Amino acid sequence: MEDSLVTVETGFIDGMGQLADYWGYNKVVGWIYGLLYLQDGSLSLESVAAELQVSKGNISINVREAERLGMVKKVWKKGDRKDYYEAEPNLWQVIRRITRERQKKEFDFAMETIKTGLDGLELLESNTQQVRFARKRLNQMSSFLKSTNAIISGLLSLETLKGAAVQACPVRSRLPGRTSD
Amino acid sequence: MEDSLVTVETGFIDGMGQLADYWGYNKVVGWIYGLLYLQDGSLSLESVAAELQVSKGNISINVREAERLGMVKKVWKKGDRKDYYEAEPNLWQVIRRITRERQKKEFDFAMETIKTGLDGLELLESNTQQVRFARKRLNQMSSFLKSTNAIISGLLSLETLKGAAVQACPVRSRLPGRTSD
DNA sequence: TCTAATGTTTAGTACTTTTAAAACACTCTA
DNA sequence: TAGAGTGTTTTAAAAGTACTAAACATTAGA
Repeated sequence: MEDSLVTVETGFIDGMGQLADYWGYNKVVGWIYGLLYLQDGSLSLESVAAELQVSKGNISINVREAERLGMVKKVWKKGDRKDYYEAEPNLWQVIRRITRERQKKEFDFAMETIKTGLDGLELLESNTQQVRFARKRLNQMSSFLKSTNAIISGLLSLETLKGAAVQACPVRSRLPGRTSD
Repeated sequence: MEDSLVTVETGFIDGMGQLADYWGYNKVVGWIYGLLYLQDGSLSLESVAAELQVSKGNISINVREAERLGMVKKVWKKGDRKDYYEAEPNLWQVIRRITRERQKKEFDFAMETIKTGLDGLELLESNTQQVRFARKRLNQMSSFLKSTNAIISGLLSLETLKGAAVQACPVRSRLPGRTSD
């Protein structure tokens, strides 16, 4: 029976790994989160390494990444030299932080690329159909990015995630109150 | 001067490649989209390969992926055996399709993982604190996923992207009418 | 049916990423 | 200050991915 709980946990942890991988992070980041998410309390770096059967060097690197992403927190235990970690249980917090980071990076990068392009086009003395077309396209992409950025920033600025708030927007009276967690 | 337009285009195309890479797709998919997005008309597979200086085998594979993602469309020219491609100019359409695919895949996968876990826990005859805790956590994640899924589905079901609709939601009177494109 | 034009698939190479193991560094206690 | 217990960094190898060139397949016209 104890064995079966481990089986279930392993399946879940592996799933988290696949999701992390899908989001472009190391699968071990997902494993760590999955393991800690199911833990009622914290685990030391060594225990995490042992549980996941991964070298402690690997855990050292990936737990730091998980921390940076706001997925896990370091916990101090007085009189103990080990580092303990526990999962951030609020999933909206986790997703929000990760998405925000990506959002910012991508938006800034894309805008920079477009701005550089438009500036370059401005400097051309020629004004061929080609040049005018390129300018038009860059401007279209620029305003699209500004719109989506505003939308996503709006979503991410919500402190709490209320179930299906966006969908309910045109029918505000029907807003379902809250979501557990 | 013609030379400078090429420089600008190259910068933009490369930027699209980096974004594609960031989203977990092959950078060449981004290059292809970038090249075609700046093109007033269509290009043949061979021209694309020549412009991007990439083997046609590579373009063959990645243009198919770009097509699958709704980023480019094949254009038929009668009396011409070549395949021509052009970019989907509506960026909202592109993002929507890509996001939808990811959303669906990830959501279904995560829900499946959780359901399998909960079913496994159900079968355990033991009911330790550990088991109850795992059950609680899986349920929390499940309802979180359902909420976010509803929100994202709602967003993606919009036919047109109106600038900053979400942010403006609490102040509907200030909704900026439309976005170009 | 032969040839030329085009797109697709394959096989091997090159490149990139991930990993474990080991060396290293730090800190606390005796 | 020696030694044990921890976490971090480095390094070399393994695993995975992407790319080109070439072989292959398909089609259309001569």
